[in-house]
Amino acid sequence: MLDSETKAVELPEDHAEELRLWLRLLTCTTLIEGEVRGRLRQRFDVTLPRFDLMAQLDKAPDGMTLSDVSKRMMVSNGNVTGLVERLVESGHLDRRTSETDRRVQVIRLTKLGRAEFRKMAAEHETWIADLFADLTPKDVRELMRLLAKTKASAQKSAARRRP
Amino acid sequence: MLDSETKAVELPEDHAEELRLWLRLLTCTTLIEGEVRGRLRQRFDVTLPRFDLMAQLDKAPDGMTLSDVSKRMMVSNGNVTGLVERLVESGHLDRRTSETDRRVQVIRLTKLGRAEFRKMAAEHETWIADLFADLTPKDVRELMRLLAKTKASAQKSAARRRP
DNA sequence: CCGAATTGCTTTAAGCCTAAAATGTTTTCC
DNA sequence: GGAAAACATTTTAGGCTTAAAGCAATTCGG
Repeated sequence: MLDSETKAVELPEDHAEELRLWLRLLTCTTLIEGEVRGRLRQRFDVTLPRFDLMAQLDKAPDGMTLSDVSKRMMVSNGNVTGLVERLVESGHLDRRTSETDRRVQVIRLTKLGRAEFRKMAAEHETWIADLFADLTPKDVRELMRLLAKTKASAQKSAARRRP
Repeated sequence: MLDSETKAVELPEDHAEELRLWLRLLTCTTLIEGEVRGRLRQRFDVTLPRFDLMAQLDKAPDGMTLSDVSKRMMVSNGNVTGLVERLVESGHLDRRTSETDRRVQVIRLTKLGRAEFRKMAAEHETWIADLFADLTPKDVRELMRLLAKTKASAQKSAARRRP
């Protein structure tokens, strides 16, 4: 007889459903992301990462540090450095060194940056609404719930591997 | 009085829920994708795009054209060109010009490519299972259903804009 | 205090990605 | 047959992205 531990190792389980779910999740995201990227470029000549960064800053009137941004956007530190550089260059962002900690850079939207972001965001919201138009309010609620559960599960799994 | 059409234009609707749903969808995907990317790199020293390309080819024993790959992976043509170049270089892919149409390049996994992919895929499947471990079979079914609906909705919206 | 970690950011090297233009090939349709 | 359209791929220019190494500033523990 096999105990449950041995069994788990020796009998390869079937995870085809989870795999299909992952591929479908990825497809949905890629599809919507591509659509949003294209519309941002066509309508406003702006890239998605820049829009995302401005969206983070719009929610933080007092500014954010680069680390904050990096964590929120779930991208690497070095990535943020370059992104910020270009947005400062174009006059959308203001960047200054913290007075209490000279390692820290605090960035904010400039007046121009905020104004342009608000215009883009208003239109962006209608695109998203249109992309999800066929979902009922109930579908939306249910998806929210299941994705929250998915996120928690994935975070737990990630933490298990890298504690 | 306003008719329904005028109303739709003049009264800005609230799409905050859809927006939150989109952000959550994106967060989930980014989280899982990053985890998979990291594990592929650590365990097999391979990038996610290369793994994805090999996965497509593994399902097509007779090979695929670059256009097929590009459509399936939902990435640009030029992107595939470079990706394939590097995988041919490393001996994982075989590429030949179609004999019936000299515009077309047909690519296949080599024996090495297939063997390495199969090893990676087996492990990859367990990672996905672990990342989704807290979802019940019912959750998985329900998510599949709702994401299928989401995909259809997004495709319809994309087609509306770009017929 | 003061050396050792830690933290915040930048740099580097390599690769990924896109849109648009360019190249060569095949098909279409007069 | 031959011009025009369509097609498959590559090239180009620019930007995004990461992991890892490096640099400066701060904090921590003895």
